[in-house]
Amino acid sequence: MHDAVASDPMAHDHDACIAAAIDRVEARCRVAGLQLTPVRRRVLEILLEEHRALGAYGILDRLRAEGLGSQPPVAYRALDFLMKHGFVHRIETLNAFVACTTGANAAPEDPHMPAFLICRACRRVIETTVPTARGRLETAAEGAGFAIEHAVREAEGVCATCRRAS
Amino acid sequence: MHDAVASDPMAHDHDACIAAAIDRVEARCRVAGLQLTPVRRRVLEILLEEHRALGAYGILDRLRAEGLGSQPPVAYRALDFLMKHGFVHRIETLNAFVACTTGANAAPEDPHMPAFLICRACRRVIETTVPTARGRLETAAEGAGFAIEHAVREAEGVCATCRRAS
DNA sequence: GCTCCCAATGTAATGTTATCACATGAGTTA
DNA sequence: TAACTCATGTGATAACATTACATTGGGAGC
Ligand SMILES: [Zn+2]
Ligand SMILES: [Zn+2]
Ligand SMILES: [Zn+2]
Ligand SMILES: [Zn+2]
Repeated sequence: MHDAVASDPMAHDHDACIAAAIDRVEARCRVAGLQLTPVRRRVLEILLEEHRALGAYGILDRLRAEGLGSQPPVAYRALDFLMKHGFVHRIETLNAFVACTTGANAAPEDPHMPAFLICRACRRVIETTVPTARGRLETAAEGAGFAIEHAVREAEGVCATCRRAS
Repeated sequence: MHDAVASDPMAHDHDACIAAAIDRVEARCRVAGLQLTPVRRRVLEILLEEHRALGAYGILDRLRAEGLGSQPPVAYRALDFLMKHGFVHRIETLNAFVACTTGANAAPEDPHMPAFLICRACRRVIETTVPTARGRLETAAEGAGFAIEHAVREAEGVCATCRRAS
């Protein structure tokens, strides 16, 4: 059961949140003809269960315990698939991975621009979506004649829950 | 000699650019009572010479060739020192390091907020400074009650020079 | 039926990046 | 001198990621 105080980000119905995310991904895969194989699906579930960043070897440990694979490529291949299609994001500052928590993977024609808030106290990762419109980074790039293809926005700090706790 | 076309970012007087950067750092160290030891100074010079991101082991190779150290901690300790004081930045998406190219390390009381434009063609890293004022990431964090302590902004793409070349 | 192809997986080995643990040496202070 | 701090030397190990090659299993076309 999920009995957390109202201010806790984990206070939501996490089982439903996981099920909904899986449903969205399954729908996307059906439409796009993608194969959500057992390993890929299980890796996604593991990340959804966490709501935090998990390293490839942490995921691999779980897969091993379940008899779903034992060598690094098993985890990395599944993660590559999930990232390629926007179901999972890589957190560069942690060398780790999180499940996409915005509903945006249901709307591939309007790709979202994720930004991540990483709590150094509870290691939870909050995904926020910033408008695709031009921000300061884009402005700076434009001024330099630089064509951005991919941008990384990650902030480390303390989340609301942990701030209240201290 | 530095004989590059006018549009090339390397067209500046690179020797002077390096000397000026070293001078700034030396001045900062004198004022703050920091020890710019031979290894630390050499690591900074190596990065300044490059004007691009270099991995810790790439730096270590150079140090080894010069008899300045052979084990990873030698490079990492020097980099830790240089980063701690803002003379060098870490590029998270490359697991690599660049010398700070803004004059901001001369003004520690007004810490700058660096953002990096990484060219995937020439691997050159352009450091730009974004205003410390609130941007979209800060706005999103504020809305979530999240206190940002450190933000990473890195964009991969193609620089002006490489775009013209293609 | 069949073969051919392709995507996914299994697995060993290796490569790359980063840290730990502990010993040594130089300079400073009590 | 003894105690302390800061920087360095060095071997070992941890953590993260990729390469290479063999194998499997399900269509597509015949
Ligand atoms: Zn949830
Ligand atoms: Zn937290
Ligand atoms: Zn220069
Ligand atoms: Zn370029």
